[in-house]
Amino acid sequence: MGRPPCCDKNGVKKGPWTPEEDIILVSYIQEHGPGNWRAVPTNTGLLRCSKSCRLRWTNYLRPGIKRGNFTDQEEKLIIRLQALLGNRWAAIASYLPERTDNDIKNYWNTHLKKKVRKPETGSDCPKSSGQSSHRSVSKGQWERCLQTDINMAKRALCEASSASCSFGSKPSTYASNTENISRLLQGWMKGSPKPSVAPASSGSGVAESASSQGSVSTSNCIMSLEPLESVFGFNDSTAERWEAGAPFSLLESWLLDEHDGHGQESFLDVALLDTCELF
DNA sequence: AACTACGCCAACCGCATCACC
DNA sequence: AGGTGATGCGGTTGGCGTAGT
Repeated sequence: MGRPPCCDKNGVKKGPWTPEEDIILVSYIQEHGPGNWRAVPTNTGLLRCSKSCRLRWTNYLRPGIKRGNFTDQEEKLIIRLQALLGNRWAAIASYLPERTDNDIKNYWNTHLKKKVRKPETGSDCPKSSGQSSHRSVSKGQWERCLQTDINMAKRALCEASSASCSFGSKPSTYASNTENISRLLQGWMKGSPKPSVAPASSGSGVAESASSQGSVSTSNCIMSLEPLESVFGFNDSTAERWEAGAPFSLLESWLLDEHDGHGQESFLDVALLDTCELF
């Protein structure tokens, strides 16, 4: 018995979001906060299903998202987390508050999967090391570890992103985000009237476009300029807090460790077992 | 210059899980 | 406790851009 679709397919727009739609969505969320996605299309008049709105917000419009240009450290972190957690992209993304699960998933599938497979000369491969470590732990134990790990990640995320994600208490975050989008759109409108995909596929998208100047008003809000750092709720100080206050010291130190994958297998085993013992 | 193949990424789909009644 | 709706998550796809021929 199939569940009814989240929206009737008739009259629901699909495909790339237009800047206008982005403005409407951001304005609405700025006013009401995220959540109750079901109500978003009806209240905004957007011809999108609730799911599409949520996805657009979480993967693109949400404040604090960094796009493109994964750093070496992020890369290593993803590789190790993937070895540890498997394809649990949401869990992995919770260790990288500036990245979305979709982004990480795409990056893994297009870049890292090959990269990891390439030096498949033996135990150095993080993937295989992860699998071997899985074998060394009983299934139940592994499941517990995983659950524990996800919980830790969630806590870390809360710690890390409290500045950028506490929507109710920090409306300025919304404003910043809207400014960001508006600048993007302004640039987009001033420039060549490209198809709607342009801002979304322009590499760093929102972040890059944030450098354009000026202010713009939307249907229900006026935006002004701010330095880039304040545009995103997530900045260096947040990162510092994350590093300083994260509650998963051993696992974290392993994940963020700079050494280049040597001795990963043993370390992973230790990390896994210790994590289990800790909680 | 035209065509083809491939890579990348935003967005969609469907199942799983959560939350509320 | 069970049913139902809302949301989360991971896999997959479609379309655009670009490199190669």
